Amino acid sequence: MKKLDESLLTDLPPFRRLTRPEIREILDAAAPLRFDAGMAVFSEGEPVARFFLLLDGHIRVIRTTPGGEQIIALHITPGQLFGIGAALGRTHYPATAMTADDCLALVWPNRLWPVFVERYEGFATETYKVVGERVGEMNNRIVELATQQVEQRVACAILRLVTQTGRKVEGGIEIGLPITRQNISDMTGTTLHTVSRLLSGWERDGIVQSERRKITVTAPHRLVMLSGATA
Amino acid sequence: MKKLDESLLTDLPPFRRLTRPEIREILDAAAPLRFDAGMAVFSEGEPVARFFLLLDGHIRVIRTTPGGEQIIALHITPGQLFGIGAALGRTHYPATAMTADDCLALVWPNRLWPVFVERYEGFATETYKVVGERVGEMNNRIVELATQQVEQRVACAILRLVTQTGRKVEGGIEIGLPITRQNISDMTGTTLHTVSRLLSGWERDGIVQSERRKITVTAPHRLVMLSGATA
DNA sequence: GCGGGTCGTTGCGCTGCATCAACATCGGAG
DNA sequence: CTCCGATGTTGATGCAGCGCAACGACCCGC
Repeated sequence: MKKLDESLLTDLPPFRRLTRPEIREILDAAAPLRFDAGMAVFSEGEPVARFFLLLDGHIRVIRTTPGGEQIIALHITPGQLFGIGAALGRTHYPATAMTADDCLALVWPNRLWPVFVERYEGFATETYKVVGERVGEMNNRIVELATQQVEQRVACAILRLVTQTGRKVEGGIEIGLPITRQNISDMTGTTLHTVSRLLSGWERDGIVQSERRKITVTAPHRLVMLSGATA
Repeated sequence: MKKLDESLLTDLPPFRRLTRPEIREILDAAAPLRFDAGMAVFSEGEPVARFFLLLDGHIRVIRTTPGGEQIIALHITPGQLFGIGAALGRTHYPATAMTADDCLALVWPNRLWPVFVERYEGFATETYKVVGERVGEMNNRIVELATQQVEQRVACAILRLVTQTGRKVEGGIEIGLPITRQNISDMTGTTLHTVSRLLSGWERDGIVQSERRKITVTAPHRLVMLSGATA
């Protein structure tokens, strides 16, 4: 097996302050793993045994209700750690991680977490900073869900996807992962019907353009207006 | 000024593993503060300068939307740390902390956070465990808001208050802090009208009993049913 | 090429809950 | 004691968006 290149990690927040040999150590302890699209990397309720770094692809973090409905809590983009229940003293994963497309990730066994934290200066700090950002994002979602109309929530969700995964294409910004109306409704707590209607409307108005499993935002500023940013 | 007693901290998770002299050090570095009911301990957007431990009373963590609506993100009960943005690399408070009743808290300047983390074994771990629990709770709120009906959400909110602050009284369990219908609607993203109607109904059914700013749950099991626990 | 599964669209009726409105009650300030 | 603001109740009305239903388009494996 060919060795993983150190440049993979050097620019990522949790490893940014580390020296070359330290990164080498970390990489040597890692196992690379491939996942096909639509697979569960780990599932809600499983004991926390490993933690991951996403190198390529996109992960949806999903929670399922007793009633069988599911909501998408978070999207993980390349370069982010995930499954880090260990950092917060969790013994079981609180959610399911599902691949949105083909994914490549590095995996470490859980027992290395405290080792990394102790041995590598800045690893913990940087990691908790990421946790802090996710907490902030979750907080925003709560406020959104509690106060905003469906149209605004959907607009927010799409804007979030755009900022997190968007790539410039001619005529707009395209969301960088395959996404269905159902997915969007799972992010916003609504139904695929309503999302479909909204997108149809926005397409008529020239704000977005969409194909099957793909959405391109052509007029981001107007979407921001719709999202209820009172500014 | 009389010295604070060490027994204040010995049983609290972040300090549980510390020795008596260590706790003495921590207490000597703390300033005790009193807050009247209805005051802001700190406000959204302020730079993070201090962190707190609530000794007595209750704190509401509130976020305000651009549109002026507010939602209650969290309640802090005695024995909990709060305002710990420092732990997550935050430079500004993401929410406002408002006293629900008269409160007593210990305060430390922010620069002591890294000192505590480094010097006291287990402090960081235990603290992050608490963070993990709050994250879990926030996640549940998101799922709730996204999937449940208003009646279920209100039932969940009241049950949460009961488990967190409830005290046994004759005829049921009373919520241990003053709370208005408006407060509950701020927790659940609904209106005080709807909450009022629901509580009136529940009172007719003998599930709760309420006075001004006070709620007593007389039939918790039936409230659990209503909350949509499919079990 | 055919068939079945996934994904998307659109129309229609119904209802949960917000909104508007009016009023009762309580407690504190002066 | 009186007044006023905060709190709580209840009715009437309207509508956003969910549930249901039917259908079209696309993609895959056989």
